[in-house]
Amino acid sequence: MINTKLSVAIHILTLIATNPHDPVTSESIAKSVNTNPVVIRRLSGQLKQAGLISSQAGKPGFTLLKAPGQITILTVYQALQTKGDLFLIHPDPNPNCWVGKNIQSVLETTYKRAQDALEQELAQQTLANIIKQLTSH
Amino acid sequence: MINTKLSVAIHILTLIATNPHDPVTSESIAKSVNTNPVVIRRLSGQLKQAGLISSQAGKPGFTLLKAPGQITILTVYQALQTKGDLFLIHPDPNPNCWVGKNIQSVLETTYKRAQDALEQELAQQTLANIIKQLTSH
DNA sequence: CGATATGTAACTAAAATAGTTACATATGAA
DNA sequence: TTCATATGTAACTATTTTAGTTACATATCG
Repeated sequence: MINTKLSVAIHILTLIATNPHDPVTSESIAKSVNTNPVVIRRLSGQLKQAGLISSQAGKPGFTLLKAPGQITILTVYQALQTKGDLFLIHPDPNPNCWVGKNIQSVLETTYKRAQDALEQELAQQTLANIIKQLTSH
Repeated sequence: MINTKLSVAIHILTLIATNPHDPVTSESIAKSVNTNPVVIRRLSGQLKQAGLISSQAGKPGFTLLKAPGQITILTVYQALQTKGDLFLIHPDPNPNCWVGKNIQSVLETTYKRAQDALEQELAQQTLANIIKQLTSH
C-alpha cells in the first residue's frame, strides 16, 4: 500500500503552484493539509532534492521550479521513493525446493510488468491536470 | 507497498498446482516458503474463501479448484485484499481551504486510473504463466 | 537585533506486518 | 474406537513502518 506521503506532496505542490505571489509557508501548508509543519518540511526537503521546488532557510515560502504541466505524478512519486519496489517478495524461500529456488526471480518479472503499467499511468498525469480538476469543482 | 502475502499466496498455489497427486500440506508448504505453517493456513483460508482451493480439516493437503490458466494474479491479489485501495489519501485536510476541501476527490480519480492500470496488467498474468516461467529456469 | 521561517535530529504513538504458541476439531489408518 | 496427524483459528509478541511532535540550530530581512 502506498502511504499518504504522495497525497500530501501533491497537496503541497498544488498550494505552491496556485499561490505564486504570496509566500506559502510550511505553517500555512500544514494548516491546509491538517498536520504538523515538520511533516511538510520533511516532504518539501525531498521535493527540493528532486529539483521540483526551491527554498531558503529563513526565507518564507517555496518556489515551483517547473511548470505544473511538466511535473508528472510519477516524478513526485519517485521523488519520495526510497526503495523502488512496489511489491515485496518473501525473502528466503527454501533453495532446496524447486519452486522455492526460482520463485523470486519469476515474481520479479511479474511484478515489474505491473509496476511499469502503474508508473506509465502516473506519468500521464501532471500537476496541471490535478489543478485543473480542482478548479472545476 | 504491497506486502509479501501475494508472493506467498502465489507460492502456495504453485506448489498445489504442480503436485496434484501427493498431498501438499501447510507443513510442507511452510518449509518451501520458509515460514510458519500457521502463516500458510491463514493465507490458504483466504484462497479457499475466494474459491481457488479446497481443503478439509483433518484431511492433509489442498486441491486446486480452477485450472492454472484460469487463475489470474489479479484474482489472487483481490482474494487477499481487505480494503481495495492501493493508495492512501491523507484523511482530514482543512475544509475551509479551497485545495483542502477538494483534493481528496481529485486524488481518488487520479489514483483510480493508476490502480486500474496495475490491475489490468495483473489480470493478464496467470498461475499457468508463473509455472511456465518456473519450469524454464 | 529580533521576529519569523526553514532544516533536521531525536523521540513517541499508533498501525501494519510477520511470526509464534496454543488449542479445538476433523480425518483415517491401526 | 483410538490415536497420530492435519486443518482452522484465536490470541499473543516482536519488528518495522508511518505519522506526528518537541527541540533547536541556522538563515533572512525589516
